[in-house]
Amino acid sequence: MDKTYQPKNFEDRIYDKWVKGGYFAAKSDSGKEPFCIVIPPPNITGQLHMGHALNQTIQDAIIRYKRMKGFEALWLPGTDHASIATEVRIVDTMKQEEGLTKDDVGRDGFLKRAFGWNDKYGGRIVEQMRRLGNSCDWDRLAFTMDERCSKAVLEAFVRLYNKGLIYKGDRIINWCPKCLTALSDAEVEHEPQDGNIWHLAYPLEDGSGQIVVATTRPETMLGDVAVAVNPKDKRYAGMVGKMLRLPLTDRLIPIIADDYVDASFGSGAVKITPAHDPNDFEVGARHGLPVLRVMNDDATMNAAAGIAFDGLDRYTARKKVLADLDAQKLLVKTVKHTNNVGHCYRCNVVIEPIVSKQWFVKMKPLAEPAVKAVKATGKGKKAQINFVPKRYQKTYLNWMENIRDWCISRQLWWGHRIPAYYCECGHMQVTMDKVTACAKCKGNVRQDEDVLDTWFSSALWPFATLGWPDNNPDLSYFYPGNVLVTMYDIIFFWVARMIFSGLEYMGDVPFNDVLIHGMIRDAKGRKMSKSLGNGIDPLEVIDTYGADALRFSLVHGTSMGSDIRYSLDKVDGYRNFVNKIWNASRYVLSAVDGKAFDISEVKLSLADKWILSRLNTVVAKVTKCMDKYDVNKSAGLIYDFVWGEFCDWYIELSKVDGGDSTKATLTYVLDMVLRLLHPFTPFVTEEIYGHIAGDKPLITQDFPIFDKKLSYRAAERQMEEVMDIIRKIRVMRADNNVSQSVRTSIVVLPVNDQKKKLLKSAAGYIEKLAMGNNLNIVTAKPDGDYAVIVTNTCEIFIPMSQLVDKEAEIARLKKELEMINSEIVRAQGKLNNQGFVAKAPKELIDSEKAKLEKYIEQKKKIEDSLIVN
RNA sequence: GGGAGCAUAGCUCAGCUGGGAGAGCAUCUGCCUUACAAGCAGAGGGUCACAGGUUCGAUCCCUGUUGCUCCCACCA
Repeated sequence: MDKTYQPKNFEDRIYDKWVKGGYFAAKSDSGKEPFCIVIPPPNITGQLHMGHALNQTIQDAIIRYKRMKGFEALWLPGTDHASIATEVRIVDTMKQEEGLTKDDVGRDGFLKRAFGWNDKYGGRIVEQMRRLGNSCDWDRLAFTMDERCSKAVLEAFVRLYNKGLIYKGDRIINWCPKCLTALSDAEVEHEPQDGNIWHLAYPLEDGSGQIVVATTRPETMLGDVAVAVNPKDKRYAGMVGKMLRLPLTDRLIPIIADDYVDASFGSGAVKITPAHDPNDFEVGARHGLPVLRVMNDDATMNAAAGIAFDGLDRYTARKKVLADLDAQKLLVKTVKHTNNVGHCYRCNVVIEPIVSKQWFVKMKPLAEPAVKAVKATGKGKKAQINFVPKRYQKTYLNWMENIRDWCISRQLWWGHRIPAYYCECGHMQVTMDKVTACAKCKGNVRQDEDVLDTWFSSALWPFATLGWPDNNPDLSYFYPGNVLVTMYDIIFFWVARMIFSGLEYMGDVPFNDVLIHGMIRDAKGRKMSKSLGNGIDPLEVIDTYGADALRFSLVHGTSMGSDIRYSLDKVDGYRNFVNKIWNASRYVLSAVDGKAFDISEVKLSLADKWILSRLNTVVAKVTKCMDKYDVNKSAGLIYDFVWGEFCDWYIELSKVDGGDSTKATLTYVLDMVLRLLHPFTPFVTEEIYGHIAGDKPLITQDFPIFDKKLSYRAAERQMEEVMDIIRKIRVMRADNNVSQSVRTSIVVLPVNDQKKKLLKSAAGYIEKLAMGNNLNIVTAKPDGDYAVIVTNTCEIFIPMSQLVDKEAEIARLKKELEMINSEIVRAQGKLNNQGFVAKAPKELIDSEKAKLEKYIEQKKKIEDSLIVN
């Protein structure tokens, strides 16, 4: 092994070895129990960011663990065409590089470029996923626009249509005037924005007065078709039914009564613009009012707005409307107001609610089973799908229970084109197969121009990628998947839609657990973004620190579902940890020197038993955590064991023993440590394992299992005592300013024969780790000037002559005494408390009593030594 | 308006079913101890946001307050 840890020297080589070995490939006929994760497919818009690294590290840790646990583990990779996001990027690129627009190149020309884009960027993303160490089954690499997924999309659409769950109709939808497409409700982001409420006066036709309406969007008044008041509002009781003269137009509009109006808000009168406001649309529908669109698709006003406004941008029109009304003294007042304005989640332009003919999925019937699936059927029973952390279940339910129909048509080209064919005769066909002639009149047909919401295809991902709708062994073997790992921001977009889609098409949930992680933020807690320039590129982290350090930094010290503040100095520590693994392995290899040792064939020492027992405990804990997908805690347990117990203690102790039992134990523990670590730091562990096991790949080895035979509880306790002695001597030396290089003699007086035996067997450990030049076990207190340390095992005496600072020693003893005194006070307080003695568990009371006794004993001994001094 | 989360050492965060406050980083003091200075051995540092309540006992459970996030929602 190289003297220093250099991840660049082996990461690529190791990854190739895995791929060539076919270790990532999952087969449906192995006879093993399946374990399946489908990846949240990254968009092909760009490149991997830290969020992907986190998401995929978690999945890889789980899938590698399950693979080592003997499951037929499938991690199915893929990418998403990301309809609108990618189309925006392609349009920009086309303009910059070729100076062309969509219209210039036409639909076919555009799609050609889009698939080219996918070849380039989709491929790059896959390359980046390999560098993270992802153990995906690359033979199954899927893409939402590939043949298989496209077929599934058509099938799904046609089935829903035939069931009456997909319909086409004129509804208010969210329109992005820049992307020029409809959006679903979920694709609109609301941001508070400073604005005004303008109070406008509309004169009554009969000249008997006026009505004042309040609005945040005055330009839409040009499309008003009524003014509504609450039927119970006495102020307007006599006016309902009368006509108003709509200013700036030549139209007359009625005053209507509707419960929707809140009499206590604003003026109590609401202008009704069905074509440009979702609520007004419903009010209009209830009252049979016309829908008057006054805006074009690009959010300029149209001819219906009147000659004076035709062609004006919506904000220019707003200014002009206000100015014109003000000129006519119809602008009553302006009040400052903050309102929530919807923005396009892709281009951030303000959304325009517009009436438009679109395709919708009827959600109520689909939502119902999807709600049931995440609710437990009874007390103590698990739901079909469980969210981890649990709180995200609420987020999901809240949305699903209040769901509205889903607008799925998009006025884009990059995506799955809607399989609806129209004939001039008015007939429409919806079918999987390409239609060339009308089924009714044999006339020419044209296909719907729109494509589907990108999430419509994502919703089918868990089964489309396994071959649905075709019957095949993969689908029945791997579906449903076990766990879905994703961030909380796409619970609505994706998780929810996969769940109802799985239930609808497969008759079963797509996965049993949903593991939700948080967002990676910068050191100050801000979102990482291009505009802020505060992003960290995971590939640069890998270049600098190695993939293993990156991976460990994402799961250690973090908690599932919570955001993570990330900075490079954190990675530093994890690179050091990986380096620690590297060097510990080098030590073991050199100690063992190529020979084979077996722990079952040697007589284990105290230290051997201790570390084996500790390892065993960690194995049990990690297994329990990993089975719950608690990768964070697992990583913590392994980290603490490897560094804090194996490296800091056992390796040092092994230098004392050094015999065959030590070599056997070192060999065994290292082997197990590498297996424990492998799901988290796959590269370095595989590389080291190669030096131990030759061609045998670590990735396919068994994960360690709890072994009752290796639980040495007595040895654990005894070693703890020894470690306590060592620690206390170290502290004493430090407090006395004894140079680390100075060795002293150590005299110990055991409290009984048993402890004497223990001290005898542990003498070497204490000498070495507490910098003693010899350990002298005595049967009586030695005469002379000594520094004294009191433990539960023994009294320890270090000759003052070998120390530096007598005053420091007295200060140390006094401090020690102070601590013991406070402990005595604490314990006595508890035991004198009648309530405690009466109600606390017996074991607790007993242990408090025992502790108190020991403290009193120790106190006496320390006081004695203080007197001597 | 509804819902969720967070508040613990200077910083980032752990603290499982209530029973003596932890880690990493940073700081300070010693050490090149034959795997590792990307290291080793120590030290200092906390009214566990605030106020009540339940309990023999609260960082943990309940209520309220304050501050900071986030999500959802059609009050013009």
